[in-house]
Amino acid sequence: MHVQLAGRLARRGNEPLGEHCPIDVAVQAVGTRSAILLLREAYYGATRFDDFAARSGLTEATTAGRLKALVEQGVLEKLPYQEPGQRKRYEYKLTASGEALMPVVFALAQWSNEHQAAAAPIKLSHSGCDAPVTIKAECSEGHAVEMDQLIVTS
Amino acid sequence: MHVQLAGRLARRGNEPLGEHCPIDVAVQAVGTRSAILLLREAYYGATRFDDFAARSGLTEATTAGRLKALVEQGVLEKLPYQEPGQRKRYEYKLTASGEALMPVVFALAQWSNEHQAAAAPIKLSHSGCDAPVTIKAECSEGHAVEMDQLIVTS
DNA sequence: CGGCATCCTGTATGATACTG
DNA sequence: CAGTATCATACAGGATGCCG
Repeated sequence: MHVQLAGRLARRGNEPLGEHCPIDVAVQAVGTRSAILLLREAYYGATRFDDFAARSGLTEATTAGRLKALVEQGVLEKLPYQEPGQRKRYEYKLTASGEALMPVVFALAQWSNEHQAAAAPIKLSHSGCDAPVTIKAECSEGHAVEMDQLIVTS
Repeated sequence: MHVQLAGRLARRGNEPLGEHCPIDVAVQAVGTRSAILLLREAYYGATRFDDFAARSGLTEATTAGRLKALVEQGVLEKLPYQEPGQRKRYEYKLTASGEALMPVVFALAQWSNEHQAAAAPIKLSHSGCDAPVTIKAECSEGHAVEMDQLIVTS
């Protein structure tokens, strides 16, 4: 397949892309509200069960089930740790796979910021220079890639 | 709120962010498999009902319901058009809001490409220079922003 | 503190058939 | 071509309570 988005080349044929399409795979893996909200809290610094549950606003049952699923998928790691003189606890830490979902989550935020009146916008900025941050498509030559310049090949 | 991701500053307090969090708003608006798959097909060039249904693999009923919802949300526009000598048809076109979701959809693809074995990777490239394209966080000064350099303020 | 079990509701989606 | 109608299934998620 070879498609230029919003460009001259459109997809040909009407076969469904099927279950191996990476977009579909990702949606089926982490496309639930609970997964996204728990990832949000992981980015915001949560590592313990009770923090995940309280900050996400999900019930404990939902939190428990989704955290377990995210661990099984390799998005989070469950690690026992013990502070000196304290009892044993567990922490959930982002794996490289979980960190790689960051653009997804903040691209959702960016979209609501600009296109959903119901949202209370958040601001993203760069700790190095304080400049505002956006999630965008960019090529390895450093060009910002707009939709009509993006070519998809499979 | 002021949070530096994976950095020193973590979120304080355990209040749930609530329903106005832009991430939550976006998930509730377009966080279904059918919405994402139909957006995928819109980016790939679909404009007509039957194309959306056949290429997404969704049933006609699901396609009809989700297209209607996306139109009501302002993500797609339903426009009547008539080619000379042909009968009246309808086309679904992406609005600015729908185009703004592109980074979300391709960030999902990018994640599966790299972290989900079940996915058949797709390649993104820039029509201008053929260089590979990624979805990433970048500040207005042109710096790529890694997770530990991203500050969130609300 | 960090969960799991149970029950219940709403909704997303599929399958199938039918209509203008 | 562009849907609608009906039926059935699966799962997400809330509410509540229990447990080590």
